Amino acid sequence: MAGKVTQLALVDCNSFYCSAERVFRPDLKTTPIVVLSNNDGCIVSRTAEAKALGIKMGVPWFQIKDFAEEHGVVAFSSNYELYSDLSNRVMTILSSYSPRSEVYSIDECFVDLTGTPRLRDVTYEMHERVLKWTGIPVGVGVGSTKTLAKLANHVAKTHPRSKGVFNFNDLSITQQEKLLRQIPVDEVWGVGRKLTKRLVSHGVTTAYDLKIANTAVLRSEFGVVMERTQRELQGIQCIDLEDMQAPKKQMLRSRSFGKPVTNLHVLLDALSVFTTSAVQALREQHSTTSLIQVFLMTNRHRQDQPQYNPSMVIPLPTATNDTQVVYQWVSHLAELMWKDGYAYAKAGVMLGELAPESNQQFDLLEPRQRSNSKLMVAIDGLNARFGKGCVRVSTGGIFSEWGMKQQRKSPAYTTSWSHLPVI
DNA sequence: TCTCCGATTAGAC
DNA sequence: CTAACGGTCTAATCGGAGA
Repeated sequence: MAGKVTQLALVDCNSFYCSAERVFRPDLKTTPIVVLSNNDGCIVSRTAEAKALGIKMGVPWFQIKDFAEEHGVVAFSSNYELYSDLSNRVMTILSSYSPRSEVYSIDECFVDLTGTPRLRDVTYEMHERVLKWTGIPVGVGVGSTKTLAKLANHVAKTHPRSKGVFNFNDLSITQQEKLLRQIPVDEVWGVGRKLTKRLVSHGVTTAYDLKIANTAVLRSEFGVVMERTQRELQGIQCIDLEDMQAPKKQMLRSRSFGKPVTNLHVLLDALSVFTTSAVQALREQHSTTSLIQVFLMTNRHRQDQPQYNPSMVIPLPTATNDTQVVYQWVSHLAELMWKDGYAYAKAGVMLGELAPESNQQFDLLEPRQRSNSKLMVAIDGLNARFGKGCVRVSTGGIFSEWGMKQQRKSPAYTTSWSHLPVI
């Protein structure tokens, strides 16, 4: 057993949101597709065909709409119910391959395949099975660390000969070096735009350069994160597989409005929806909050209009996960910050200082808050059974003015999808 | 001088 | 017709305030 090579797979869905839309639209099999962010703002997913047209990630849709439509690109508003349903199916399949796996994001999963017999066959089988059972194409990259698995996944997706599967551990030392020399440093996990610029100015342009850079210099110039990345490239595990999902340390709900908000009641309506969602998520992970922040923002892209971006934080004497208690503070802060004469483009509620429910501390000087936990449990139950939003707090979203712009959303396939038998 | 804290930065997806 | 540029989350780092 000792010295056995770690075989860590990273499975990543190809153009996940686009692929999810395609599952229910086989007629678009070869059509360029893009999926847009909230409010139909930016490109957040694109198929290979859309990439081939030169459509870049993150570009505002309005800037390329005409070009895209001329080239037959089909655009969808994002449909998160659909994507999370499909994601769950993919993750269920993948986690059946190992007792140790980590759902890293909606479209990515690390799977520890160390010691798996006939590993090569198994990785190809994963690739085929996910496609066959869900309709979602994936890439499988294997390496001895998370960073190398990520890099291998990149190779699996970009190198046509890999057929969607690539194991970095199958290479000889010489082959590994040759490969890493071909990979630009910005493809390395944890190296973003800013760091790429600085690394290049130090002569580090490829993954290989980073791997063999002077560790002490790297550490002092770029910090501990970069040092970890380097170690990972060298095959030394620094980033562990996180089997258990850790509870979130903060909950944020914010949204840009479909059109500017100029009325306090409409703002409060939006904030009540954000609060409800954030506090429900809080209860789902059995946490409480004792720090509430509310912020409002005008449209920073409109320099011709007056700008106002207030934010207020309030520490609570007693931790809570009661929607009504939180909303009382949220609305209070919002009313304090509200000023007429501004066109608000976005707002948000952030809950901080999250702590486990069980550890609840009571402030001896404050009157003990009446616990509404039974009411909250009942509300969560009703909303789960009869649909989200069936029981609301405050106005809870009855105003439609602030809602998202979503002109291109695909139908609710998931409604019927959820009635299908589980594979 | 050290420590703590909030704000800022950078990254992932 | 015009205007139109995402949302959540974590961790490290920086700089000032207070001990």
